[in-house]
Amino acid sequence: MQMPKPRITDVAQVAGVSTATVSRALTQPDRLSEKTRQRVFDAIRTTGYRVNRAARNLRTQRAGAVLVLVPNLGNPFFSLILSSINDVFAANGYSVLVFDSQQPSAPDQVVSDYLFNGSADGVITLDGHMSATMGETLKNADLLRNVVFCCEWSDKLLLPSIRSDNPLGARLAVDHLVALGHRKIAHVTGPSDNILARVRRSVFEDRCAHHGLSIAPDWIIPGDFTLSCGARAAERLIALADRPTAVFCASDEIALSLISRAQQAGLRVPEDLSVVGFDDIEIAGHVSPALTTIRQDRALLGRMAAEELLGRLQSDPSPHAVPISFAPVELITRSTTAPPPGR
Amino acid sequence: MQMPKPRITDVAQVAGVSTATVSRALTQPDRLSEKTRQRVFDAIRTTGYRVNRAARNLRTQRAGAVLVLVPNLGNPFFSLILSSINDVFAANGYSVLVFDSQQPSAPDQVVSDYLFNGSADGVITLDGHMSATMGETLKNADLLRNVVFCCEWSDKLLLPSIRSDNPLGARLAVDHLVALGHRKIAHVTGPSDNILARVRRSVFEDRCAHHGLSIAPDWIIPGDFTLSCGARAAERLIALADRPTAVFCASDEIALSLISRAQQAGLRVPEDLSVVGFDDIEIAGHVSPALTTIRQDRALLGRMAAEELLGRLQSDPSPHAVPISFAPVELITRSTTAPPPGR
DNA sequence: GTTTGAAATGTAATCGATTACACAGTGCGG
DNA sequence: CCGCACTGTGTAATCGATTACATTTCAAAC
Repeated sequence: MQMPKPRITDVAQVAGVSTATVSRALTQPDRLSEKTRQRVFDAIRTTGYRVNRAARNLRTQRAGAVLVLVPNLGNPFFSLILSSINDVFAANGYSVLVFDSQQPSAPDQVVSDYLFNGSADGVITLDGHMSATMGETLKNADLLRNVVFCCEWSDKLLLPSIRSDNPLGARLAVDHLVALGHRKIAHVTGPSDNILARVRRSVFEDRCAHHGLSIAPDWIIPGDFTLSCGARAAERLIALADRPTAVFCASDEIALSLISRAQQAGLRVPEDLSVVGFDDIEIAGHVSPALTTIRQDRALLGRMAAEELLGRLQSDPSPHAVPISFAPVELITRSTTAPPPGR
Repeated sequence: MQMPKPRITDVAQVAGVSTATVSRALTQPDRLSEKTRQRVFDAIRTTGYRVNRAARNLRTQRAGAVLVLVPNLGNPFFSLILSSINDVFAANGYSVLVFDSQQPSAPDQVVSDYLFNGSADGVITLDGHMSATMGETLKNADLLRNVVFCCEWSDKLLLPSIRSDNPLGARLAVDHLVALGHRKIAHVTGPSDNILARVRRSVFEDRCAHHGLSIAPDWIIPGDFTLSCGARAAERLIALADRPTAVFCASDEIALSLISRAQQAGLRVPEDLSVVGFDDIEIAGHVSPALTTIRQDRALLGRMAAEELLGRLQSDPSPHAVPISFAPVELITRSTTAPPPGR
């Protein structure tokens, strides 16, 4: 009852041609005469033939797949990026492999595994943790040009990188609060080993200094981008004797849960406390009060990264340029920011 | 400067054994003597050898990868499931391919592509849309046993399915509202072609009937699980002459944006309007008021589905059982539900 | 010291495509 | 009518592993 899968020779037989011709019909149809091309396609249809991917990959030494390394797949910030990466590659005949880099195995390990054993032709990593030694290893195998960073990146390893203009984002946030009249601004950071968290924090500090604002040590609250750290930050903020009138949060999730906890403690947002987030995740506009935040164009980030990698996979010559592209960010003013109390 | 990738023959040469022995060292190490096994592993280390996946796949007729079909990758509800699926397969040496089934190509098409051309050994689909004819096609190739549904499922196609106990969830929601004293309950549905939406709606109706509540046609508001439809639903609700005192929403995202819009219109939640969601996405507990909802254990769903598929891929005999497993759901009572006004 | 069976290893066929190279057919200019 | 360039197609080598089958090694039993 169960037919064996048709192979290329079966198609060739049915069409009355050689396997080479069938193969050419599939990969370079214009090299065949109209007549045989039709015959082959008919035969493919009647046999129900599908190219065996493993055989093709072995012969052509390509995988037809790319790996996306995602730190925390459960985070909605990443999943939209993944989605647009998927769109680009699907449209170009590539499969997309995902790997959650929070897994025990280090990102380094995963990237080299997939690249070296030929499971993937290239890698987009949303995780900036990659060591310089891994870079060396990849370079020696001439695989370095098949890796691009998206969103995060590493200072230790120069690779093409698509990222939001984080400095601008942080500046917009601070300037917005200052323009409203705030002089005491707090900051909830991301994880200290995260490049985005470091950039946002350092620009926050610089920009405060630029405006002549001093920052009490208590006002910089270490966090990790998550909801739960936002709630904790709110508690610390509330307990402060000299309480800031505004907070710049390193992520929307921090901001949202911080607001929620602050409200539960009787603080009004934005009347008593202004809050600015970062990312503009979808829900930010659908809570009340709606979150003022810095928009990152996640779909664009994913698309740009995918197209950069695609270009590298398809262009044979090895252009040794290492482009860094900045996706625009934008201040989205909603309802969680207002002038400080008593103005 | 650039060494060619070492192949199995290179390892064999270095170790002074045949390729068969090297291969066995990799796949069935206990069939080798301690001494040669060590020699082979040493040689692997010194050469930096990695198994070529395409070659292995071609020879063994397996892909070592599974496909996860996700309707809307950007939706955080799915991405956490994806994450736990990824964990299970990563731990068992499988790669995970993802595909967003919102892509132009129909789910059917994608599944058959990946399975037939040997890109994937199995499929977990979070998308319940699959035709009976596709089922036939797969059955004919004996590939049907390598597909499992997770979360969603199809009535037209009997396949192993891991799902939350949706009827219980809807019942818990309605009963909770009724217990608080509500007699006029609205429902915002998911897309009408979605199996989950249909089940939740029909249980909602049944359960209201069971409690002797009548439902005005206006009180069933068609939605699509998204944030924006929640806002629209709020507007319709507010405009109603005979307004319900409670709403059961088919998803948390609907509930959250509905609440937000209702609050903007001056309605108090839960005093004027009680709201119950469905899913218990992470943010549900981190907004104010915190959302009362039906918890689905997404990590468990993903894990169960992954383990079911894994079992099927690893067990040769074809057990023709088609298990349907229900993951438990739970009412999480938070702060968006209260007795109706005037009680 | 054989015999014998199990354990360890080797030889070579095989998976299913792609593609270098060879060859046949066709049309054109001289 | 021949040679030449070009187009279209076929033959067979090849990608890099796995594994059926053959062969060697070895220890225990006689």
